[in-house]
Amino acid sequence: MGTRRSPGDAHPAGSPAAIARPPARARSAGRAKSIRLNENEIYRRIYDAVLDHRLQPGTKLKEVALAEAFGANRGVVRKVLTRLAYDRLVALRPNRGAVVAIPSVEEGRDLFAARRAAEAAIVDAVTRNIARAELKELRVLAESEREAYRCGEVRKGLKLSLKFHRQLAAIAGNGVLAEFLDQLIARTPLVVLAYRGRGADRTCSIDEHIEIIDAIATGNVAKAVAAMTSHLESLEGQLDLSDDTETSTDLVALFGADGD
Amino acid sequence: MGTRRSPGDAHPAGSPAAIARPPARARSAGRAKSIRLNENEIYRRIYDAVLDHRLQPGTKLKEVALAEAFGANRGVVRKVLTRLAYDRLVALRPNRGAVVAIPSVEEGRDLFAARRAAEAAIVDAVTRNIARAELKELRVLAESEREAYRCGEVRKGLKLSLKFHRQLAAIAGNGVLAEFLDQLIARTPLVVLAYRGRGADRTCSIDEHIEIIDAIATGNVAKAVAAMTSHLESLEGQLDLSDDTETSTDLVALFGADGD
DNA sequence: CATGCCTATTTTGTCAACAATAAAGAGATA
DNA sequence: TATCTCTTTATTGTTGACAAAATAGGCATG
Repeated sequence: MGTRRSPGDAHPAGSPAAIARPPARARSAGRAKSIRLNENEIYRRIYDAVLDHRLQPGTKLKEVALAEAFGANRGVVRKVLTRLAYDRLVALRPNRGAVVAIPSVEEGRDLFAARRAAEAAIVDAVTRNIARAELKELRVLAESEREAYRCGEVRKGLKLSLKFHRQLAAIAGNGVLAEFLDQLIARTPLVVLAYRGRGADRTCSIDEHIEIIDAIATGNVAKAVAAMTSHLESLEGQLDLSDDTETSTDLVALFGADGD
Repeated sequence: MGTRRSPGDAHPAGSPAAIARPPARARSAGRAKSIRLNENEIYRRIYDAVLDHRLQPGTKLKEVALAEAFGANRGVVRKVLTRLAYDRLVALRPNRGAVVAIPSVEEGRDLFAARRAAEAAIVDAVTRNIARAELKELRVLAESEREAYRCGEVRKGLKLSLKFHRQLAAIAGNGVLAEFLDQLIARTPLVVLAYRGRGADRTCSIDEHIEIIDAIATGNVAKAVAAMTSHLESLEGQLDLSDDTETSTDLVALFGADGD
């Protein structure tokens, strides 16, 4: 647990004010705090902030601060935090407030394993049933993703990358699975952020998306599933999910060795 | 506080009071309303009531009635209903309150497809890694399930049946997947209740559980997965999930024929 | 100088009154 | 008698005040 910022210094990049406003545009000259957002908008703002890596894992989310930033009531903020907790994007510790979730290594591994299972099923269904038009749409999507990365717009590329996976789920036509995958997708960036290894070379994934599309186009189910599986494995492989039991490793390893 | 239930009539089987008390035991002579349950207990009560088929789909869940039944605050009940809505066990219609969810046929089909995907992954992992002791536990569980059904204790048998699936998920060791399956399992009884066909012959599933265990024991992954898949398919097959578009069919069919 | 205790402040959790909305019912009119 | 509108009632949604809990800082003590 390295030196954490003590309370009361310049906004540590992820402060309420930074979350309240959308990425960076359309800010009226004066103070931007009289926005008055409703519950769903607040939810979406924080949700996006996590996906965009604008909120670091562990950041404390105080109710009054958020309420002021969003020009909303504390109860509303509270409800939003509850929803986000259900999504596992924030952790809600009783009487101690909410923080942006810090996924454990095990959770990270489980998450990717779950994605493999879910997306394998999705690709399976997609390969069997996809229409020409849908295939075309996928290609367009992958192309704009590649384009974004080529132009250096990493954030946009990342967003399109997520959209690619969501789109596949939509084509598969199983609402329950799609919703589940949505949750997994939302949690993935947190894991990536917390455990990214040295060579976090996200751009390579674009070619893999195209490979997946090609495999789907052949109609070969096994091949398509394999393409998706290896894509996810390559993604996970870029992370450092070894058993380093995160922060308090030393103490735990020293004293907590007996069973548990 | 003395006379609740002003619109006087007999409890319509599924009334707040019937949910408030656990199935049937330990009721003090007098009135059973001064129980004072906390949020989690209330959640569990309603959750169990849905799993036990003690709450029919479509039943309205009024906040004050529940609050009185549980001896709790309306705000607490509200929070519980929100959680249940997230689980898709109740539907929350804005300004119109909460009802026990009525899953659509499509949702039912999607649910079973999702279960096939999730449980296939689980059985796969289990077959590769299971320890002898865990295998033994599974057999014991399946045996008590069979015993329950043999004695005519359907409700207990059903509960043990759910536990069997949960236990498998636990052995697989993937928390994320286990949690997802938990949600699916919780929703399944609602689908069964809403769409069970004529021959709702639940007892047959016990033998299938044992078949699954045997297949796992052989170590043959493909065989074990196939056993689970066919188990779920047989379960789904007992339901009537044809496209009868539920209640308001006639009107929709008559007037809504122009492409959605 | 480090450690444990106590107080002050911040932050979360609970509740009950008030407001807004939808449902139900009565009455009028054609 | 059916339908429309207006009034009444029942139910949900929101807000703000109060209570409880945890954190932080100071103070005494070894």
